[in-house]
Amino acid sequence: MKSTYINVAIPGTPRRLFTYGIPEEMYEEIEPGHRCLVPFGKRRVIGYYIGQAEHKPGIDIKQIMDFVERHSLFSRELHRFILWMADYYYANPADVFHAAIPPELRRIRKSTFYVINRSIDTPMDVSAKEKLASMMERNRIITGRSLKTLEKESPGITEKLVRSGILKESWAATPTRPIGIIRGYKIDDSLRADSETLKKLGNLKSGSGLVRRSDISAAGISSYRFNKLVKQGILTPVHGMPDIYDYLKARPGVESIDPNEEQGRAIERISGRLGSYAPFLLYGITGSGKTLVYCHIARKVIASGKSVLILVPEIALAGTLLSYFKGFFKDEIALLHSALRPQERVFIWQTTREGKYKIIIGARSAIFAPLERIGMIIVDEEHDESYKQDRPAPRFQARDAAVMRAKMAGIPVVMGSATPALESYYNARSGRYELLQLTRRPEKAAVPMVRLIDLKKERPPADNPFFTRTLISKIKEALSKNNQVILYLNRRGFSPRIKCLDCGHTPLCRYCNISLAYHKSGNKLMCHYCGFVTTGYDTCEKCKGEKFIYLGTGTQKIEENIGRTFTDARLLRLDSDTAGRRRKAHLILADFAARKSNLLLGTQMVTKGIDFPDVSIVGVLMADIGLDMPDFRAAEKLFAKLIQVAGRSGRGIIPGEVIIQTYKPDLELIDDAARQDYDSFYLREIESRRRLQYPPFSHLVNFRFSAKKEDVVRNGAAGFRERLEARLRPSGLKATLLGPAACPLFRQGGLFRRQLFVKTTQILRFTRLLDAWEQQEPGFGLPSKVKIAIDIDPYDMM
DNA sequence: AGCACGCCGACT
DNA sequence: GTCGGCGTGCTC
Repeated sequence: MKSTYINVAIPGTPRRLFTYGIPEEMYEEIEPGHRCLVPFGKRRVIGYYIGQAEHKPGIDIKQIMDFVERHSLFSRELHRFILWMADYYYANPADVFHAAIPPELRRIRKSTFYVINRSIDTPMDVSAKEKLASMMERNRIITGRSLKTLEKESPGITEKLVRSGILKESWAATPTRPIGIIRGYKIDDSLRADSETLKKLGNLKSGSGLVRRSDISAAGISSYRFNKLVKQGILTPVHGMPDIYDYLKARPGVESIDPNEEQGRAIERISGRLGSYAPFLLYGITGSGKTLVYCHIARKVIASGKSVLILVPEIALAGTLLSYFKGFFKDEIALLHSALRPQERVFIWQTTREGKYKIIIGARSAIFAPLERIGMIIVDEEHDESYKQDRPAPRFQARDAAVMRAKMAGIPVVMGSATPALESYYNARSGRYELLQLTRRPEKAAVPMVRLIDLKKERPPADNPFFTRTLISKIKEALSKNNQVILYLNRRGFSPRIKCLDCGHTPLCRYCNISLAYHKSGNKLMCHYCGFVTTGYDTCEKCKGEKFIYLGTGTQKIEENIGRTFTDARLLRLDSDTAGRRRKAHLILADFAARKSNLLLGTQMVTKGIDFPDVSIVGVLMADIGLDMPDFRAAEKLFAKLIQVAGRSGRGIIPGEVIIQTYKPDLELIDDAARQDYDSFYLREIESRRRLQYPPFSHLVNFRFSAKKEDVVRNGAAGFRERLEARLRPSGLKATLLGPAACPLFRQGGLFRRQLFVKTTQILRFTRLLDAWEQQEPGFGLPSKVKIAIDIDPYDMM
């Protein structure tokens, strides 16, 4: 048999290709991204076909075992996009392929064995033979698991049976037909069940005629009876879309809302570009009705016979958007949600490939949705940080990737935000994206009034450190009028640092303009970007104050204080603790919307786009917290949060008021936020980015090193920098290196961490240089104890 | 990511 | 003396 060679990428390994032999007749059938079962060390794993290979002398090349599926799982369009992503983000292509399919399909399904021949003439242990015979009598398929139990008494039996042609092993992971999700059971009452069971069933019948499995057992019908009823056809399973979001009601009458002039213009501009690549930035103030624009253009795309992919930061917080889309498109929507069960994921993924849905809505990994005919991509709240995936690999920015996917597919991409990412607004102003603006809130809803409270002048009482008297009285007033209140505390990512007690100033790095981290040992302040260290900081550089607060965490207390201060408050807390990693966030928000509570206290989750018409007060407890982050995006992130949270008030007919407590009322950023003036903020911030050559004027690359021992990472990272510089010099590539320095979270999971930032305008040339280097010197010549993670266009600076 | 190989502490 | 802890290295 003639054989040729192919390159295969393997998930979870270093970014390398492995060469395998493949029989000619299989090679003729191979497709881009085809999944192969290959021997890898002592295991067999799934690998992705990358291309033909040369014979590599000196390595014992193994043969591929089989295709996992008869065809590649990826369309040409998706395949090309995945390879682009692996290239741009310096990822292992197999990790990207893996990210693009449901987790269920990432594992080789436990081998099953088809019974080919029932006559066992293989010599073996008598009791094993009996057991096997009874298995084979009942089933045509024997699981690997039951064979394993046989192996215990009769080692090597599996191999013998396969070799003698009695069993055939199968690894197929993809079912050839969609797995239906059983939504419930239909009861047929033309019956042959005994009367008591029928009575129980009869009691279950509801208006819709669908009964859930759990209700059936709750009614006291045993699973034996249940199975019998199904067999008899009295209970018929009804398959369909998983319905975990059925509780989310379609907003009535959205279809008949007439777009205003601005919305109409946006709809017209976008629909004029259907069928070709056209990036749009839909910049609309909070409450200006971006969602209505999305729905109208989506309808036009659907009318042209194509489907729409919609990315949202988090499904659980996308209530408004979902209810609009449900109002427009009913059951043509597929929701890709983290709470889906594995089977449901596979089902949706497969039916999506078959072109069943017109609208796909999902978080960042939905960027890989296998839409059969993709007609447009919408990225809602495009500024949101959760579009960046840091872990696990592949690390990518889904909004940026969406632009690339749109470009490759030749379709429009619409990015919407009230506070566009600086990069996006820069692109819009420089003409790379078309800018569409919505400047008005509809009907009576007015832009909220914003009021700043200076925490230096109006000190909160000692027993209630987060509430000034003004805020307390405003909250009390709102609650007594039966209105609702949202309180926002940006307590995210506290790193140890100091703050002047008199003026609230936190010292910044003179080189990086980023807050310095406080290290108790040696009483020093340190920049985690460039490594700059200063000691003896005993007077505030701003006001000469001599007292500092040493900030850590400890904000749980607020909840207790609220109970004491506001006696008629019914409080809900929404943060990652109470929301339990996003699963329950939508329930908490639903409770608040249903007025089960009148006071919602939370972290950035409360800033997302949900409509609460009865909210009259939004309080920001300490607006400057976010600024103390060692992150060049700190200002942008804080500004966006303030605008977004302010936008939560005054959504209905009740006029809204926003109270921002801050140590820095004079800070231009805070002032801009109070005046809801994005443009002013943008112009200043973009200048600062230009001056420091931060994105969008350059690309950043973060190299993060970790190891068990501190000196091992230190030396490893320093050596890496030297070798990188040595390679950069002759290349003529312009790049600025910052660090390596300890990460703000300098110790995590028992590992010491350091990071090196590279700023460059030539990102593709830079990653190509890395690639060439790694080919030549695997692992970049780092000692094996030092782990390295490479993050292109990073968001996580910690 | 697994899986094996290898080099140090609690058992029969 | 061996079982097994997980640290480290390799997988075409």
